[in-house]
Amino acid sequence: MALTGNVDPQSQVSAPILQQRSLAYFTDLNPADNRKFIEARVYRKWTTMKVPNLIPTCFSCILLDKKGSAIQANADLKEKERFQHDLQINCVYRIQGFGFEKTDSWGKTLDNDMTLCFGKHTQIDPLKDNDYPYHYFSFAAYNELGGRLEKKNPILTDYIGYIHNVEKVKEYGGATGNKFKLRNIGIRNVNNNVVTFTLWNEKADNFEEDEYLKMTKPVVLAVSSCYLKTYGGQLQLSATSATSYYFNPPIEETAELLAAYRQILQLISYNQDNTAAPQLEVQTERLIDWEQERTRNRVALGTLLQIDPNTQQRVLFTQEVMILQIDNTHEWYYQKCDECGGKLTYGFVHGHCHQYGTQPKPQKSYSFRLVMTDGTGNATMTCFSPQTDGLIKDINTLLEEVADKSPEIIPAQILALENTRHVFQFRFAKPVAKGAPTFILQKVMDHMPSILPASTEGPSSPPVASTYDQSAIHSSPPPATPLASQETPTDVATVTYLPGSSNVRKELFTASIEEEINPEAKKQKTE
DNA sequence: CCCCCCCC
Repeated sequence: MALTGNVDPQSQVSAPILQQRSLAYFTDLNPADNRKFIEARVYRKWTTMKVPNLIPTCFSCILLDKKGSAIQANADLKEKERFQHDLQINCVYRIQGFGFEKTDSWGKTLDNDMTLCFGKHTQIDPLKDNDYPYHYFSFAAYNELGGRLEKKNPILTDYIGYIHNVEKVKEYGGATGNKFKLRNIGIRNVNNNVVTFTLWNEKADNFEEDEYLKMTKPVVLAVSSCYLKTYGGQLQLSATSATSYYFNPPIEETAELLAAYRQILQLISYNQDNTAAPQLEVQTERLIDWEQERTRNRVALGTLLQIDPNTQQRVLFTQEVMILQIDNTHEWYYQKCDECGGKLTYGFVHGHCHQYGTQPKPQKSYSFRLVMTDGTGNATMTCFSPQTDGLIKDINTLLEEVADKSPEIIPAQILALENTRHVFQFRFAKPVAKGAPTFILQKVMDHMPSILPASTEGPSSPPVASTYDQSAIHSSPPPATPLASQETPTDVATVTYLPGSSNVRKELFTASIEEEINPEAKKQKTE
């Protein structure tokens, strides 16, 4: 193994020997030549563990030289503490007194048949020079994964894409077998192919979920040295001991992904303008999967607030938010016309909504407004019944509990929503002349529904389309006679518009358009 | 030296 036998750094001649060695780039290293030293950045380091018993076997690191080549170095566990201390991530060192071994074909991190061996004669000296690359990847494209899968011992896989969704840690197994934790993270490419990246045990726990939530979306994730396999018929990038991952790494691919995303935002603006929409050859995928649906169109509030709401009237967005405040200047409920959904000012009749002689059945609806944040911006959202389901009890139940039923007095039950976290699906409200855009709650997505949207197939409950609430067009069929009052914009009539008839449209936002326009489509897919 | 990467 070690070809450093002739060198004794303890001896008095260590200085002359140091001078005899010469600097080499990784490409110049020769396993039979002991007279080279290297200067390198420590890029990654890890302790290889056996699976599933997690017995540590070896300390390893990946080094980058000035020319951007990468090489792995291994050390016996006996030396682990020393190298953990002497080799700090991202720091640059002169390293000499190493040996060579043939790279193990199992779990190769690099396309490199040579691995360095570090041991007790390895000398490490920090350098000030910082002119070294920060990253080294060899990304596989989505359509290359299948080919890699077939190989017996391929190089571990690097992959990059947008974070599509981040699942919570799940625990499996028990004392009678193996017990472990895992966290799945969906990684989406520009063609909307999603691959699962799985972190295990400590790596699952240590995923910086809070940091991720605070970041402007979309977030690019680069993952390295994953074991590629299939699970449940789906491709899976399974983290290994050697796996590292990076949010928005400063590399070309990140810039490409983010640029592609900006283009998508522009694209949907074109579509909504009724102008000829640039067509991207991307197939429309419906997101039946709850986890995917609740992360669909997960655009940062800070981004949404900069977009012209007029271009996004039929798009459903989702976001994980915290409710900062309930707007106490806004009435928290109103009397809703059971035909048009508009506000019934006290004592007024909607003679235009009901056949003369029939008994109207006005209902009450929530209408409270809240301020929510995702860390990138604060947005105001109005919440109507029944889209408030899952957030707060039924309006009638709550009204029975409150002493003062004035709609100006916000009950404690609503105020209690402040400082709670939720996943909301929402849309832009019809823009008003001035002020920041506001939103309308579409769906509370904190928890997977036990029954699929009952409201979708709800009874004959007519639609609600008040000034603010166009959302109801999603949850109930359009009215037989969509009459427009000053409270009731004409959007109900216009929702029959479907931009383009091509089935190759940009998935990212069109699935929501489809659903809203055609509730039947959604109904079918849930059956 | 060999094995071997956790979930249906």
